[in-house]
Amino acid sequence: MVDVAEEPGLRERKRLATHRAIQLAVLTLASERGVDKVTVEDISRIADVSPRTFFNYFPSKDAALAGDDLTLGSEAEIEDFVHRSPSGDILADLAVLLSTSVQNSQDDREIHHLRRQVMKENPYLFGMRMATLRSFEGHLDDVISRRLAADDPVLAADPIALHQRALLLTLVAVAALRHAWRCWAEGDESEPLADRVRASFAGLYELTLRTS
Amino acid sequence: MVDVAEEPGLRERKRLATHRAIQLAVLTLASERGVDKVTVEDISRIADVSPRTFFNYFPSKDAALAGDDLTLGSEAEIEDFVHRSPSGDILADLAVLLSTSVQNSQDDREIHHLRRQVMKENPYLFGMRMATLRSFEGHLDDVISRRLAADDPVLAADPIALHQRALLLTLVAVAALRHAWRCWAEGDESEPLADRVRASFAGLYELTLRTS
DNA sequence: TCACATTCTTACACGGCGCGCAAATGTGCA
DNA sequence: TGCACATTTGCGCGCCGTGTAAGAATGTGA
Repeated sequence: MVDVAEEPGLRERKRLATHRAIQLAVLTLASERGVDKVTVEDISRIADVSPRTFFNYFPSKDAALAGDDLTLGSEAEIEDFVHRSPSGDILADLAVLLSTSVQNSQDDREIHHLRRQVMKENPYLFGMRMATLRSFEGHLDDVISRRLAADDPVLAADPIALHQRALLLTLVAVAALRHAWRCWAEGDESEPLADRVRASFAGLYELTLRTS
Repeated sequence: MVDVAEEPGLRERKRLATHRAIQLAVLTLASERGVDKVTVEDISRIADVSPRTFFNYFPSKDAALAGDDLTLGSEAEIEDFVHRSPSGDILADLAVLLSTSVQNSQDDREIHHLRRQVMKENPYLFGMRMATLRSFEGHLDDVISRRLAADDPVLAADPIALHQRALLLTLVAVAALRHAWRCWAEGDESEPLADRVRASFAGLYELTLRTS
């Protein structure tokens, strides 16, 4: 769980394979016959596991559809973000942090594109995805709070003002992320998601200006 | 369904009473014993309806917990927003539109405060609430698109740019709404939700400036 | 006041979800 | 090989959400 190049071992490799097989199964079935007509039993049959095992890997059918939680970059990247005070432009730094985050956590390429396709045909999945983002939001909120506290000692002395400001930044950042996601899902196949994230953050700056 | 002062009639009054009784039941039980330990059967017993009737009023247990959909103000208020071009400051106009929207759609006072309390103890309900907001987002997206098209003929000629910009505005506005909600739920009992909405929108302006 | 149409409630049945539990099976390690 | 541990699986259970059809309540006309 800590090391990087430690030879996964058979056990871990099998776990990853099953994890992938389940996601592949649920996405394939969902794109074939529609999300609502897929049962856990079907998924398990395709993925070649027991229905009970399905729930050892995913807490719900929806979770398997929505995919894995987003992770917030490496420790180093987070620390870099927290202590990059002189820059001053938090949004710009957030754009960097989050674009690399989505870059890293796009698991399998095939799954990535399959999910994109299913989301395109079935927009309510964006809502699903939001549910999985709740823990991500919490994590992001913590990191942003630390950054704000490091930036401004005065603000750090006022916990509720700090908290409210961090929360607003978090929610706006997630809004930009959602925007990037949907534009990416609707748009051109070739454009990387990370590029869309940067573009959406750039769009934020134009909102508070008078409309040109 | 159209008129306003048309004497509701017994049928309609009973429907509203049942609607309210169910919400009251689910919120009371949830605050007493925790959200997870409430079954539809329990709710129905307290609300004095059959379990089947419960699902005639709400599509799911979660929906009853999350409460009714938000509505986006009256037709007149919407048209006013769409055609208030000279102002130029869309975010400010959105703040007005949405603060009056939340004002109008706070149903019962008792339910309002009960839900606030349950949300306070059970933060994951904010996620629930988001799910119910999906149709609201769609509606808001339409209205904002119309406003942008009215503001800027050049932008109106480029459908995808228009769409992307409207979507970003929508998601940011919803982010502000979410922020207002959570601050309102966590904070002082007395402050009206509408005031919190305005405050959160005001906070948006400070984000793209350098942190003071 | 009564009969009728309409709407709403209810009971029943059914498939699916999600989880606790314990037995069986597989893997890592000495 | 043999042991310790992790994982998979089958089974059972309670709950969710919906179709259906019968019955009760309500609105409406004469």
